[in-house]
Order: sequence, then C-alpha cells, then structure tokens
Amino acid sequence: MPEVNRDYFAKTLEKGIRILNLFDANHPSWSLTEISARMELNLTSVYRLVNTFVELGYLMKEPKSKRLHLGPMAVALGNQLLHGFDTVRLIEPLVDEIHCRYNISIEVSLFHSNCLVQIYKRETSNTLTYRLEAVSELLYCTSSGKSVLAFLPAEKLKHLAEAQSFARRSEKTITNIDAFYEDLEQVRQRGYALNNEEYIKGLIAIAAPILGRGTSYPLGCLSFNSTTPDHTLDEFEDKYAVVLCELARKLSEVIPDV
Amino acid sequence: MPEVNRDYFAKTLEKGIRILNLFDANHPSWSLTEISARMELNLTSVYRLVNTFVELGYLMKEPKSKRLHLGPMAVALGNQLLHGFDTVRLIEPLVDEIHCRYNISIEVSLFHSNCLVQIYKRETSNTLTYRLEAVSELLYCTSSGKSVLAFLPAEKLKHLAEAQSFARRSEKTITNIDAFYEDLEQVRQRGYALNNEEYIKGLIAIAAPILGRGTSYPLGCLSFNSTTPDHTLDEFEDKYAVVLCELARKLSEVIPDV
DNA sequence: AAACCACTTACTATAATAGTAAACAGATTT
DNA sequence: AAATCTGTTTACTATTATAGTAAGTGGTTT
Repeated sequence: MPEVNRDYFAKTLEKGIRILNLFDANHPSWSLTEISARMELNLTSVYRLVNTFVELGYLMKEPKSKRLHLGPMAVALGNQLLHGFDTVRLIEPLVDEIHCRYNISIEVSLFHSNCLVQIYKRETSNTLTYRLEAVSELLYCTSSGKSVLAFLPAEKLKHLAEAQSFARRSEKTITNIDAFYEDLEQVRQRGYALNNEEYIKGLIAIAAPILGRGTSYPLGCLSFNSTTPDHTLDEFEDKYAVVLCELARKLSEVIPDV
Repeated sequence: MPEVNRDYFAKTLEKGIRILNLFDANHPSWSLTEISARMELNLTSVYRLVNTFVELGYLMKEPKSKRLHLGPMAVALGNQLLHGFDTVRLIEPLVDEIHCRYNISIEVSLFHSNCLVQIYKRETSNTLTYRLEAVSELLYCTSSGKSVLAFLPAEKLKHLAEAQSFARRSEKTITNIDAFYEDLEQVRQRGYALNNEEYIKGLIAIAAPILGRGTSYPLGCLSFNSTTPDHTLDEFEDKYAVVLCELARKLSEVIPDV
C-alpha cells in the first residue's frame, strides 16, 4: 500500500463507516454497548455517530430495546453504490443468466489490497446459515481465496501465504502451509479451486480466478456455493465446473485490467 | 419528523455520506471541484473527505485526470447493506422470480419521511438511458409516487400534493394539481398507477402500492418499467397489470407494518 | 515557454469531538 | 411497590480535528 497523506484524513468519517460496516446479514442488529465494545470506542462517541445515522435514516432504533438496525436510506445507498460501479453493471447480466438457469448461489469478488472484496452475489432461496463476509482476508480456507492465490506470481504468493493464520475453522481446514502449497498446485492444474467444508462444516464451493486479459494476473474470482445436504462436493464439481470456468472466462472479458 | 438531539450529531460523517451519495449510475465520476461546487463546501474540506474515502478503498482516483470513481469497498458495502436489511431478503426471491419469468425491469421502494426510497431493483439488459434516483421526492411525475399518494389519508395527501412542484419534466407531465387529483382518483379505482412518459420521454411504467396488512396504509410501492420502443403503455398495462398487483399483494405480506 | 487550471499542501483560528461523570429509563428482582 | 441492575442519554470541558485562506505543485493547452 502506498504511503498516503494522513493529515488529510477525516477520522470521524472513518469511524462512522466502520460502524455501518458492522451491519450485515449475519449481524443485523447491534446495541450501543456492543458497538462500543467492538469498535473499542467511547460510548458517548458511538452514541453521537449512531445518532447521526439514525437522524439521516441509515439506522433505525427499536423504540423499546434501543437496538439498532439498518434503515431504508442505507439500503437505497447500497443499491446505488452497487449499480454505480461500472464493473457490476457489466457482470450483472452474465451472472444473473447462470443464476436463473441453474438456480445456484454465486459470488463475484475482486482482489483488492490483499483482500477479497465481494462485489456481486446471488443467493438461492435455500438460505445458508452463515454468509461470508463482504471483505475477507481469509484466503487459506475459502475456494475464492485459493483460486486467486494459486495464480499469483511466486513472490506475492509467498508473502500472502505466510501471512495466513491457518487457524482451524472446521474439521477439514488445511492448517499447515505445506499441505496448502500442494493444494494450490492442484488448483493450478485443475484451473479452479475447491472448498470441501474447510471454512464451515456443511459449506462447499468451487471457485475460478478471473484473470486479466493482458496480464493473466488474478483480478478476482467467481465462486459457486452449495451445502452438503444439497450436493456432495464431487457431484457439485462434476455438474458445474465447466459452467464455472466458462463464466469466469466471460467475466475476464468485461472486467478492466489494472 | 420528531425533534431530535442536534447536539449529538457528527457533521463530518454527514458530509462524507452526502459525498458518497453523489455517485450513482447516472453520475459515475466526479472531480474535486465538481463535488465542492455541488456540496457548497470548501475545496480543502472536500479534499480531506475524499482522501479519506480513497485511502479506505471506497473511492478511486484516476491517476492522470484525478477524477473520482467508486471503489471495490464501496460496492462491497453496498452489497452488505442491501442484504443486511431483513425486508430485502424477504422480497428478493419474490421479485426475482417475476423478473426471471418475464424479463422486466422492477423496482421496490419504501415510503419513508415523505420520500420514496428504492430498496430493491432488477433491470433488464436493455439498459435505460436514465435511471431514477435512489431517494426521490418527486411524487407527481412517477407511477411509484402516484401509487403511494393515491392511497394516503386525505390530510396527508393534501399536504404532500401541495408540496409538489409540478414542474414540467416532459411533454406529458401533469403540471396542475387539479388534473393530478383526477389522475389519483383513477389510480384508486384501478388499484395501480400509470406513468405515460410523464417523467422522461420514452419511459413508461405501472406501479401498485404496497399496503400495510393491518392498517392499509401505503408502506411503499412496486413498479414495472419499460420504454416506448419495447411497449406502448396500453400493451404494457394489459400484459403486466395483473402480475403487478399480485406481486404487490405478496410483498405486502412480507413487509412489516409500521 | 508561458499561461492556465485543477489539485495538493501549510498553517492557524475556530469549531467539533472524546471522554468523564452523572442522570435517567426500563426491566428484573426482592 | 420499592430496590437493584443494565444500558442509554445528557452535561460539561479539555483536547483535537476541521474549515478556510493562501501559497505551492504538476500536468495541459496555447
């Protein structure tokens, strides 16, 4: 990351945005104290920031419990941000077509400052119990992360792989770096990565990298997700690997190379 | 709107959010000076706020022109906000089913502090030249606005109707309040509203209110949009009015009454 | 090469925020 | 019904961040 001008940085704005980021499908409501604890921020400061969002309609406060939820303005902003990003508008019809045709959960992420940033997703009505975070640094235990790492230049890969915690998330998590490098080698040969319940028990996925047209550098990735009640990983791979790679290739054509 | 505590209000946060709100599909890029002029804010202050967003990855700066665009973090936040709002997750499958089946542009909005706030939309690949704003106070020249106004209690309707500008947006805009009240009477009888190119030439729509289950108060609305090259308004109405009303009714069942 | 334009930086008066502590409200227990 | 507890809201000020002016910088056009 380039050294930047920390004098011209609005701290209040950063804190506010961090608070807004706490709210997602897994954590739809927060109390003041919870936010204060999580942000390691003074209660009064949180109160001021939260109150600002409430007045603007981005958060709503339950009258009795005082718990906070997202408000309509936040959702409108969400829509606006989503469709204001050119890349999303380009990939949307391509992803939707596959989503409608096969009725599978699909996620598209960009690789941005060593994180995978989710820019588009479609879910099946079959709601999963837990959703991945919109911005994730966990690259060792997701098919998305592995698909990107596998196609990174050796130097960069080494640097990032060594930064992974390899913490055990489930029975099947890969917890040592040598096994991990072996797995990545298979990803390279296959052209796509698998997630065999390595992140959360019951959650399986296949993911292919989105490679820059000119550079072949991984710009992001595409993943199809399912659960073990619906498919075994083998079935899922047999059924969708070709579709996955084909769609990833199509996405490469519309995502601008950086 | 209830009187609120203006002492506990973070102005910097408000300004930052207002800047983020400038970016949408119609205005995907802004220069510093443009933002400064539009926000009526000092250039240096805008620089600080924008720089904050750039460092956090919410905005990106074109290296040469210095023009600003949304960044991946903004899109991830967008997705997160969208799916972190319970109501969106409830209406999503219902709307998507109709969108997939008929391939039409659909918008769902909530009526919140006298504005229509767009909380979900699906577009056809046939991209329209201009998209409605995510938060709109224009109720007199959109089918969405009319569908909601028509079902408001008389007092509230009067108040809001008189606040409309009735400015001419196109040849067919309704520009006086008496004609408008007549139109609303038809909306009531029909159960849904029409937009016959009243907002922008070439843009047509039909919209039905989403009424509270208990209260029958309009909580928001559902609209189907098209363009004159694709359909005449009569055709569009004949083809989709029944589907529209049916979907609006289904949405009423899942949107919580306030 | 000069002029222009927009962005960036330096600097300080002013205004906003952080943090402490106390008051308050609602829920639960005695 | 009073007492206690938990979490939210308000009052108050020292400290810190921001607004605004003005000067500097770096491309682009003439």
